[in-house]
Amino acid sequence: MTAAQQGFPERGHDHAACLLQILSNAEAVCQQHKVRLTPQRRQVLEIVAGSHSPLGAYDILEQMDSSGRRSAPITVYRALDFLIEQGLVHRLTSLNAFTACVHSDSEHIAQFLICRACRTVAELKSSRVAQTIQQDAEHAGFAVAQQAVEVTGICRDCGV
Amino acid sequence: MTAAQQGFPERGHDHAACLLQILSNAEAVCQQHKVRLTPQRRQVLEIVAGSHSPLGAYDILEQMDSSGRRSAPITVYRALDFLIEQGLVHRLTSLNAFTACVHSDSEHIAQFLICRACRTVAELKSSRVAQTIQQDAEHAGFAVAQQAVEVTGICRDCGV
DNA sequence: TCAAGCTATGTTATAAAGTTACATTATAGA
DNA sequence: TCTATAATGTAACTTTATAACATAGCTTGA
Repeated sequence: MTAAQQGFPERGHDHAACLLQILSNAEAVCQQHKVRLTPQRRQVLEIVAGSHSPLGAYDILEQMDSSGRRSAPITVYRALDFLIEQGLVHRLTSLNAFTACVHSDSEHIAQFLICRACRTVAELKSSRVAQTIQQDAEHAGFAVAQQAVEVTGICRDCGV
Repeated sequence: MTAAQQGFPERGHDHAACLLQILSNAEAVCQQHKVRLTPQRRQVLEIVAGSHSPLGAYDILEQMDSSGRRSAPITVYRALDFLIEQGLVHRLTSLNAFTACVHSDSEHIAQFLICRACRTVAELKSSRVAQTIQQDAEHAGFAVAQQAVEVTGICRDCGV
């Protein structure tokens, strides 16, 4: 839990408030998209948003357990698929893990800085990077549908 | 097999020659690094290099089978780990798959264009992208160890 | 309002991807 | 040629993800 509290983007930030913002944003997004943020989906989002370190699907499953009876993996994957589709959760392919999107505006850019030491993840959100990729791919005759940038290294808090 | 023959970087290129170049380069790299390109490792590289679409570890395993008795998955993973370490093979995390590095000089940049239609993969190799990521990450106080850029879309040959 | 169709969830089984632990064999250098 | 290290073999197992089909719950229009 400690790692969850000290996301390296803003050290020692108010995580409870952060979580609330994510949830209220999710409500808004779902209303706007005319889709349903069911209790189950909401619960999965809460769990994912409760940590700035990415969680595996089975980690989420475990946390759902505590409040009742065992769900099947597919339950979590279905909720995650939904949340990802709405831009509320990102998938970190290099870790087989999931993290809540901390940006209220759902730009579908996925750029991550993953700290090897504390396993915390931050979004880079560099439009320069996105544009450069877009341009260079286009130049190679490639029509970009989705970008995934995952950068591994050491974050400010863990570095010397 | 068809997809393997028409890598979108250079349509209709001579794949046999391409494969030979990859292998001779591998020999050179291993000699230089003073490591051993054993028959098994070489076989895995050949299989991976035989396709411009990325192969899963179990696909590789299957192709090894044909020439003898069944190997265990670990065998393939060990060979892949070695090849990746030498910069001869890349891992595509978003696909859980592997592809041979087509660049003789082993710059450790991993940028991929993955075509949704033909499943062919090309390396983007944009130093602009790499530099921009490096700069923006640094600016966020992050020390980059490894970049992974995976771009999904439609390649020139598959596009309209 | 109620039934038909769609959306969401439940249930069970299984597939796909990757690793652990330990034994054995090969190779390079002293 | 002996020995330390590197590479491979073997078996079991863990983790991650999906398939297929059944049930329940909304919602919308006659």
